[in-house]
Amino acid sequence: MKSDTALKSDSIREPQQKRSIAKKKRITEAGIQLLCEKGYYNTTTVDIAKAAHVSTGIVYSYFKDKKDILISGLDMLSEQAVAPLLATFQEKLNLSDFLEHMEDLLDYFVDFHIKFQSMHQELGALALSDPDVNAFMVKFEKSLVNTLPNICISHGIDVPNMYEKIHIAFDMVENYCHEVVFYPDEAMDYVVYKQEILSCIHYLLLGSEHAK
Amino acid sequence: MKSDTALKSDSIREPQQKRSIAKKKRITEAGIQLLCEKGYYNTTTVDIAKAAHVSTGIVYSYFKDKKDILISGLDMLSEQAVAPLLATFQEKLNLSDFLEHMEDLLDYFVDFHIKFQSMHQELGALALSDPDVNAFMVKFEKSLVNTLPNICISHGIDVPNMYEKIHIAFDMVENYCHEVVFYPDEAMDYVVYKQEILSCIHYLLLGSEHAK
Amino acid sequence: MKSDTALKSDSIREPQQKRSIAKKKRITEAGIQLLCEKGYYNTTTVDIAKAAHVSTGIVYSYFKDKKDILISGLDMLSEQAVAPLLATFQEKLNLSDFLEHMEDLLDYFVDFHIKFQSMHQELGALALSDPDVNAFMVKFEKSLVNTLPNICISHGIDVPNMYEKIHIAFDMVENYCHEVVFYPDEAMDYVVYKQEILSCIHYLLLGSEHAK
Amino acid sequence: MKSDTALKSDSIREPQQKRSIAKKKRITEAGIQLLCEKGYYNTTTVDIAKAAHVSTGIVYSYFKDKKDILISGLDMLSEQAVAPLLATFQEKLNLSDFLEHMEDLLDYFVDFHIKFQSMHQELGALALSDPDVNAFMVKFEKSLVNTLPNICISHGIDVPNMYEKIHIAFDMVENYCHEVVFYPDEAMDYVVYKQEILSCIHYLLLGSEHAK
DNA sequence: TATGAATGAGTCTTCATTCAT
DNA sequence: TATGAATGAAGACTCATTCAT
Repeated sequence: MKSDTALKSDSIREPQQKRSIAKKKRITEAGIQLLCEKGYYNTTTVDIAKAAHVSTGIVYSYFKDKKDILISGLDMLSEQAVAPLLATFQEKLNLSDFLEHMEDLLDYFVDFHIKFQSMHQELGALALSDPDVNAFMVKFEKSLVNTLPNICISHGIDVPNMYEKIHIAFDMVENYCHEVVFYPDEAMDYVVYKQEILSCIHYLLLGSEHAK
Repeated sequence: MKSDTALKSDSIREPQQKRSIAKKKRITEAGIQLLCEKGYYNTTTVDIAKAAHVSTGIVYSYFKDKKDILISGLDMLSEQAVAPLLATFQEKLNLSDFLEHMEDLLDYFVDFHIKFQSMHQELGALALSDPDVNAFMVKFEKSLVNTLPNICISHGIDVPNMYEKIHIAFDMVENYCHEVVFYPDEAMDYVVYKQEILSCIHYLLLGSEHAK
Repeated sequence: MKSDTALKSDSIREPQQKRSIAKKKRITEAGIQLLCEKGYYNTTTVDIAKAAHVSTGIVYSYFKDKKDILISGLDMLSEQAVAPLLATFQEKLNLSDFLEHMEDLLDYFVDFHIKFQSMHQELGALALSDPDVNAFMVKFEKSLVNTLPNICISHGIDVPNMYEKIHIAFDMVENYCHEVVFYPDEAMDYVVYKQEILSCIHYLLLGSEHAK
Repeated sequence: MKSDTALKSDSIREPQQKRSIAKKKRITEAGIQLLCEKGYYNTTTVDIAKAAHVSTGIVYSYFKDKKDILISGLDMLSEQAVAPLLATFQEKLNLSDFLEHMEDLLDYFVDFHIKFQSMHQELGALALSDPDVNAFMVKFEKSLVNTLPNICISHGIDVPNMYEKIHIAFDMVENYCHEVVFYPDEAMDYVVYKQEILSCIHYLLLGSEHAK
């Protein structure tokens, strides 16, 4: 996980053939799944190769190293998941039934988190020690947080400090998912928890006068 | 070749002498610092021993294994930081100048996070795969989140769903610290960000009618 | 940091290919030879790998751990040596020239012991502290001592307390080999020693009236 | 356990003071007991020091190294046990009630073996890889096996090849003890086993015409 | 291209021995 | 003398990466 800025070796093939593309995709998918499930350091490259039904050797034809699988997988996940998320958000958001659809989005997010599992956490640590992972994280967060304000605006929501508020709302949703998925707390009433979050987001984006 | 499952903890010395205590503390401090800075898997026991200016062997007189250093370090950090935090909170919180002191607390929290650095993240991942780390996390979170409502109540703050609200507020503060310390974002106005968070917490704990 | 107790035996390859089998055999042979020559605790896995002209890593593809090499080696030795021993015994034993063939068997046994060398002893100690080694020893001893009475009976030798007598005879042979191989004693006349043992076995199995 | 022929360092004290002698004895006793119980490689010097209620450091004032404790312990055991054994043998042995007293001696031997336990086995291996241990073994065996013929002769037992016969008888007794103590075998009738051994010894030392 | 066996540096951990007090 | 904390070399085992086939 040492940071090297070496250019991708020539021997890493950017697959052109259909079959090759499919294989790279298969490795990426199997890889990111394992990585997310068991964490970076508890997953071996042999595990990944096995899960993808390929040889260990071939993995290194498509990926520079283990970390490269991670980055590719994260890219894939963000494309697969973030784009539709934003589309859903775009489609459903409007002032009249804000809360209702925000609740749908919360549920959507929870599903998203279940996929990440342990990786989700480790990513933060990885990001600190590895510039590539960090770069991904920054890019990912930005792409989400930058898009959301525009969507809101395009739906007539317009409050000061939108960028900061979206950030806060986004983190709140993140935490909600996180709590639900990873640390279920029997002392917590999750229905209430969700309502309070929605109320808070409402307060942030629509102002207290609209808050119920 | 041993077939016995005898606990090795017999040989772990719980230091009684002043010098021993100091040494265990020195190892713990050096250890947790490295662990926090570089992450669990990027820190070797040799690193820790070197940082503490001791031999590798002596580390294993005071700690069962590498993980034990982590847990001890976390315990130390939480004692060093959480108790004073709660004291500060207890002392400063009151209705009249709620926002002002909450702001102090935010700043206090930021300092706290700087200490944790990357460990803070990895901990989450570790907690998923390791019962001991998980146990620590649960204990730690509980001790904080359970204490805060009582402090609030003792200061006259009394709203429904206190537990859930405190949780939300706490996470919000966490995220704030995290953003500030780990992912400084030049597009973000941190003064505004902080004010919005305080406003949100105000809304949660005092209701919208008090919100400015 | 793993907390799972998943068997690692998944990753131990039971070689199917000819080359792999040959390699496992090579490691086993090199391993058991070193183990026998220098003893379990004086032989490192690196020694074994070097002697087998392989890397340390590959050893752990074929064997679970160091002990597994020992057990495999012992199995190999016992297959290589015990089966033919019994066959020889079966074939040669008959009343008319009992002593003559018993003498052949003694010599055969001596060769067998030369292979074991120091391991032969340490095995006893290992058996006390390790259930796997103990299991092997018990199995091995039993297989020999249980078979011999049947062979004797099938050759017309039938005396009371056969099981106990065989045991005594067997141990006597063991000791003879042991003395000859490991503790040559210049005060001892080995021709006489051998004759006395044969006479004793004769006495045990055929009764004193046949003893010359 | 490497074989070095270095002269005992000057710093090894040959204790002259009464207290020192007692301390060396205490270490030797505690040491050999542990060594016998758990085996050489499963006993640490710290274990020994603890069992003797002394510091680890002081051990190295009295003993050159770990092996030295073993040798000293073995010397002590052989003095403590072999001398009285021979005395008993000397006293009891006579033609008239040969079998009866030989049985006593067998029982005496069994007790002796219980003390040794696992060490007894490991010793053989140690002897192969270490000249000092080997020297002890040779000396020990010789002292026994050389003395016994003389005792026998002095009791009127006089047969050809006495030395070899004693050897065989001695080993037989050894094996008997060993079987009884370490590998109790439920298929074996130990009363019969003992009788057969006695009969065999009788045959060896007195000739078949006396055998019952 | 593909395979998966092979490599070997790197990790945690132990323990005989030493040495500051 | 005595202590027991400290040392550090050495060993078992892992796994990202390479390479012969």
